[in-house]
Amino acid sequence: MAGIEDVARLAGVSASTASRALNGHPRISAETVRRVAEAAQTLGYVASSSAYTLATGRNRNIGVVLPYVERWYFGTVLAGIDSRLMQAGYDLSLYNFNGSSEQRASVFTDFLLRRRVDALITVAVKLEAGELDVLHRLGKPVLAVGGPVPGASTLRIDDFGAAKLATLHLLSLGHSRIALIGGDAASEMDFRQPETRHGGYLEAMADHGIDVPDSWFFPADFTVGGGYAAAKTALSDPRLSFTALFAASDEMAIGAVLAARDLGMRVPEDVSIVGIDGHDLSEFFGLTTVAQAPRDQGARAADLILEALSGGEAAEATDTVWPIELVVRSTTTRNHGA
Amino acid sequence: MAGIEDVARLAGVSASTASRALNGHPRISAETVRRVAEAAQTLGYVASSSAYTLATGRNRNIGVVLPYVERWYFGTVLAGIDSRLMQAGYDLSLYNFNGSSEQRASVFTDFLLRRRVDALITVAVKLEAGELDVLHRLGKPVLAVGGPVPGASTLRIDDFGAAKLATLHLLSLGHSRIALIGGDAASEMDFRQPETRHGGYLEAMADHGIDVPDSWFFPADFTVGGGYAAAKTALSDPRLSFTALFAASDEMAIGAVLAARDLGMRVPEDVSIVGIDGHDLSEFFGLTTVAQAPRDQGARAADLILEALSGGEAAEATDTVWPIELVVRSTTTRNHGA
DNA sequence: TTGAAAGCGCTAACAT
DNA sequence: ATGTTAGCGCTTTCAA
Repeated sequence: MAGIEDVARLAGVSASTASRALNGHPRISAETVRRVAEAAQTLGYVASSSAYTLATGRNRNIGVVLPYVERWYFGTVLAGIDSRLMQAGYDLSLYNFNGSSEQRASVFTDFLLRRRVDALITVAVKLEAGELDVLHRLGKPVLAVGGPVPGASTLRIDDFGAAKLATLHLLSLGHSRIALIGGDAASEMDFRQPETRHGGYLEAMADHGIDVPDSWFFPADFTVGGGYAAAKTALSDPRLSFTALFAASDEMAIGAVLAARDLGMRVPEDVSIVGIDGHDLSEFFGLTTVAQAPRDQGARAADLILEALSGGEAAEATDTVWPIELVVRSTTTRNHGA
Repeated sequence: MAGIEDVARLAGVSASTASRALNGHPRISAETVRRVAEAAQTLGYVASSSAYTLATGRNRNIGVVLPYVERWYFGTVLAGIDSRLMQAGYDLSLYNFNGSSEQRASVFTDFLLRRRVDALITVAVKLEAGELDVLHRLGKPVLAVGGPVPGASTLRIDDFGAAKLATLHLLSLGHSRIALIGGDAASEMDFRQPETRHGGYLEAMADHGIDVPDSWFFPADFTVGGGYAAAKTALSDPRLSFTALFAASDEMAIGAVLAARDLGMRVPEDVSIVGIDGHDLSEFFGLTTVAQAPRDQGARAADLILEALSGGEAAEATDTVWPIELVVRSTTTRNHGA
């Protein structure tokens, strides 16, 4: 593989001049720039990233930390991040917990310390104190998508408001017996969303003077399967006779729709269902949801982190709130049983 | 951040001894290894990856090239790859085309040439001649998941056989008017699967003496939405009266199920539907499918590439065929109209 | 505007 | 079994 010495020789200059020409330094003659660029072109020269990094301290590489790549939300945010990063010539290192706490630990005790990345984007992870310490010691910009993370910049939707909005939608349709399908213990550990959305639901109910017993909460793991099981439990209990279900994610809401159908219930005539996310599939299920735009959020996240990298090092931590939108489709309707 | 000199000083040895101790070289006294490990531990020392790479030529980093991270199949394969790689202490660089040909081009003309990765795993991408050249010149092990890729090791299912198996299942149930929902022009460019699966379908039909007119093929883009649209077209045409649909992926098959329902048709009484993949959601739709196990395939792919890295450099290109399984559920039944 | 030389932080070859 | 020295391939002072 051609090195910078080869390029320099072919262009008839020294290695340092070649380096300057390639990196767009100011005081290089136009003619030299042209010849060096041409030489690099013909030799197919691309600088070795490790040598570049060792010399400059810069990696041109961003780390993305998330718990489950294979899930729609995370994959979509990641796609958005990645597309912007590539455009900017940045590589992307993926740190996926795979739902494993050992892997999660190794990311912070080992992988991140290798200094392979210039900055970090975390997606919907609830960082522990020790993990935060690691990030601070690293001294690299951190952007938390689906935050907030204390001391780091964040890009997030108002999860509390989103849950409240979804619940208010059901309340405004005359429902009052509204079950919550929310995060279980395991997802509480991983993400920030479960408890915040839970809170939004409770506040909306309280605002309408509804006292919510613990028995109205059905924990699930944020998957279609989890939502299906939770909804089946919720809807089969004869003592509770819910007319509506609020699921803290679209995947759980879709599971709930399928569960209702399998129980012989009609949606929305017998039970109204609303979710949060704006999942690709929500349109096909006619799911009423509070939509966010994960792909666009990802792209924005990449822009923000690149700005932090180019701007002054000691930039303030920013908190960007991404807009959400209630999309009413056909899984919710007025409560006629009331 | 602590460097190896700091560790060496604290342990009372030279930098090279510290390096050897940390990297598990043979002739180091047990006592020295212990002291160095302890020093590294207390200082929180982790070797800088760029310095390590520059000195050794090794990255401990694997590149993964794929077209759409946010889609279930790719995300799941990626999760499988990633989990094994992390266990082995390897980083993962993601090169996602994002369905963009410019991004695809830049991966091969720029990103891969930075020598950030020791080896490459491609997932279901159909490589062009020029792209293959780049990989060969790189001289790094390449493993194609969902191959085959000429000259590279592969890990794949028998796509032709899978499609044939799915089609034969429908034929054995007495269906003969079987439409194909397969890849469109765009997906033909990106992946290998579309045309191979198309071929399997045709051969099964031919084996049963059925002449398949072009009008029985409905192109789609491998998404639920694409499958939905294609199925709607296929099932609404009064002149064709299909009793069964074979979709070349589960996501398209799920779209087909939803389309059939929206047309007021019962599945499987009015139309049988079968897919390929073993998608997480296929169980909820009762979808009959030919299952592969993307996550396990990903894990295996990581193992294979790590073996290639540790073994002799000039290892033979291997071709591993992953087993598939017909999973019969409730979207297919005997053809009663015949 | 350009070249020579030093140095980024590590590992490996060469001594001992 | 361990220390000394050179060098991986770049960028960046320092000089000119």
